[in-house]
Amino acid sequence: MERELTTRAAPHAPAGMAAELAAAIAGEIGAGLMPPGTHLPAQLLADRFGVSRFPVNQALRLLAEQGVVRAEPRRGFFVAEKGRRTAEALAGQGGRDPLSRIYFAMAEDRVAGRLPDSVSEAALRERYGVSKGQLAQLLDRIAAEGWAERRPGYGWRFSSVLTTPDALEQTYRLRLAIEPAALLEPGYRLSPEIAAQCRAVEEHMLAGGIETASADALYERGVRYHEAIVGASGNPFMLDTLRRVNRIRRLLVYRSLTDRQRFYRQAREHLAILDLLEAGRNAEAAEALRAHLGAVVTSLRSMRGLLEASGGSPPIGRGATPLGSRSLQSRSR
Amino acid sequence: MERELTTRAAPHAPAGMAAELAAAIAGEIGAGLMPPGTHLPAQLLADRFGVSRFPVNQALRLLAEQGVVRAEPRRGFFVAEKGRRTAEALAGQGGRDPLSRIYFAMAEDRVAGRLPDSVSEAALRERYGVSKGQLAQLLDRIAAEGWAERRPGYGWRFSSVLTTPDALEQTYRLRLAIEPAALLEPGYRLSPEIAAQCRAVEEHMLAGGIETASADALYERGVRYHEAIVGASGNPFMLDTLRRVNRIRRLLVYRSLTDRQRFYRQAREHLAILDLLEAGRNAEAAEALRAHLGAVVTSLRSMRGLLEASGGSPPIGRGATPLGSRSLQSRSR
DNA sequence: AATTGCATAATGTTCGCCATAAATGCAATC
DNA sequence: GATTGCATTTATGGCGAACATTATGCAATT
Repeated sequence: MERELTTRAAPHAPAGMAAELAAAIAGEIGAGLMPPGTHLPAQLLADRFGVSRFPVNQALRLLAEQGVVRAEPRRGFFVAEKGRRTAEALAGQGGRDPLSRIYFAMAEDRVAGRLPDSVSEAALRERYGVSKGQLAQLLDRIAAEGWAERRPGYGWRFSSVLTTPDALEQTYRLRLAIEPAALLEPGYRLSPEIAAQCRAVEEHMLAGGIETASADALYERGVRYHEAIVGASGNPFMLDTLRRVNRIRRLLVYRSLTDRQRFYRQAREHLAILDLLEAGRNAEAAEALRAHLGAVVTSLRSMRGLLEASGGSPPIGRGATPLGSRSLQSRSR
Repeated sequence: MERELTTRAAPHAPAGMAAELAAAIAGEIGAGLMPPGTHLPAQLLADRFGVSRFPVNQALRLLAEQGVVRAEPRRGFFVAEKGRRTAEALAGQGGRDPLSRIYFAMAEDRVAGRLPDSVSEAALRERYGVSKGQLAQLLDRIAAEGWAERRPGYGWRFSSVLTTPDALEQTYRLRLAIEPAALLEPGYRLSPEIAAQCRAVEEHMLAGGIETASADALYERGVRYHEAIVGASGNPFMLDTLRRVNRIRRLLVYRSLTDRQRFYRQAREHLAILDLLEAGRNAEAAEALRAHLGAVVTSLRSMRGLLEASGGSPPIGRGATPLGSRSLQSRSR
């Protein structure tokens, strides 16, 4: 009973916000906006990110330590000569915060069947070595994503979503319903800037990026692309739905083997859809998007046989809205 | 500083869980399952609802006070002679818990423009007289529904979702994308029991229910119907999406005038779709559902002019996925 | 005139205790 | 033999104090 998996909230050197700001600022420097020598007034950055000057200064001090910016007493911060290169180097190592790490650990444990369907909070706290408050955060997040829910009395119940073999395919069928529809929303408008950004990313991938990027980065880019073109619909509910399903999909994709060849076709299709959207031919774009997503479903289905072999809990009743005799909504909190 | 709006968690006579159980049990008695005289073993009910006998006993004592069941010392509880009638009478007065009450108050305040776009937690606590923990619950719920989000530093920002004039129409367009697709899911299976329940409800409405039911009850029934037929798809992501959008829609519908005539056609269409589903003619059912929902969009659009008049904040940028330069995700909690 | 650097004030967050609710075991009773 | 009624044990929620973080005003400096 005394295991020591405890990832006990490592005492992160800088406060959370400052680190995020530092990463964001480094990102802009790395991207080439703000050439070396540029003065970085605290208020300007604060306004840009919607925070006060205080955390901005923390972030800048942090970046100064790393050599991305240069601090001049009483004059402020300036982009360092080698700032861009240093910033680019830093970009890769975006260490996840400790709580997210635990979150992913839980997801993996669940997918692998190492977590029972029903557990008490106390048991989870012991297993992952987190405080009450942290566990509450984790479980709230998980509940919001729909793979666990509070049981009527004490304890939590994990849904079978993550352990069902065709969950991944189901996420694609949801996207198949929403994404093409989003392109047909009245008032659809893809801003030229966003289109250009998407295009640049895809072209970068075709030009070798696919070979060098991490699997995680590849996934991330796909998500960004789809969320961008759906977001341009102006329908926040569709965008929200897509975001939500993507968060869960991330927990499922690891199962699917990453065949890098696949990404070349994907990138080309992404570009083709962008072309159509920029030409205002949304109906055709929607059709192309449907085909694009449909291809994945087909390929998933063909390799279903392979995955079926790996163990997991049986697909027990996923209780679909019992209408009457509603199963006691969990209490307030 | 000393206002007394404080809805300070009224000392609810029975604990939360017991009250919910009582309502659930009363519901079953009121529905006619369990005729008068039936013995109600605590363990049986406990198993049914997934809780222990303790709260079940509390609930039964509660129902005994109200005359729905009869307590016989050392023998247990039995459905009272007039149990069914008494239970039915009770069914209507499902008093919301105090926190939900505040939640709806916030939603109304927001829709009416009485809440600024950006507020601190302290301000909200004073306005609604809730404790820190309660406010956290409320805001988490609201954030999960997407109409507010934590700002980078301190404070919260309300999104424009609730104040945008076409939000309601957008929810319908999302449903239009999802619901027909759900009926076409492979493995779709509407269980006969649920179908029968839905049918009974709709027929009850046509047979006069529409005139007597409260507006709230009418809304609730519509939601139940749609969630039931989508739930039968077996795709939990689609069901989840529908549930989510329905929760928000509830906050928006009050704007739309409730023309009771409308419900007759609605009920008939619901029944027609059920017929098709039970006959396994899902493609036709999907088409009918599409028309059913499409009619609402059309009628909403026609009365848009009326609603435009009512004030509200201007539809400022709803920032659709800024792709690069991501706006600093709010911190952990 | 704008901006830095620091001090002060305002705002949230974490932690541990205690109150409360739920689960469980057991003897008495039907 | 199953079920009730109650006592005991276990689990969770709420609250406030101490702590950390962010916002903001102001004088000094460029």
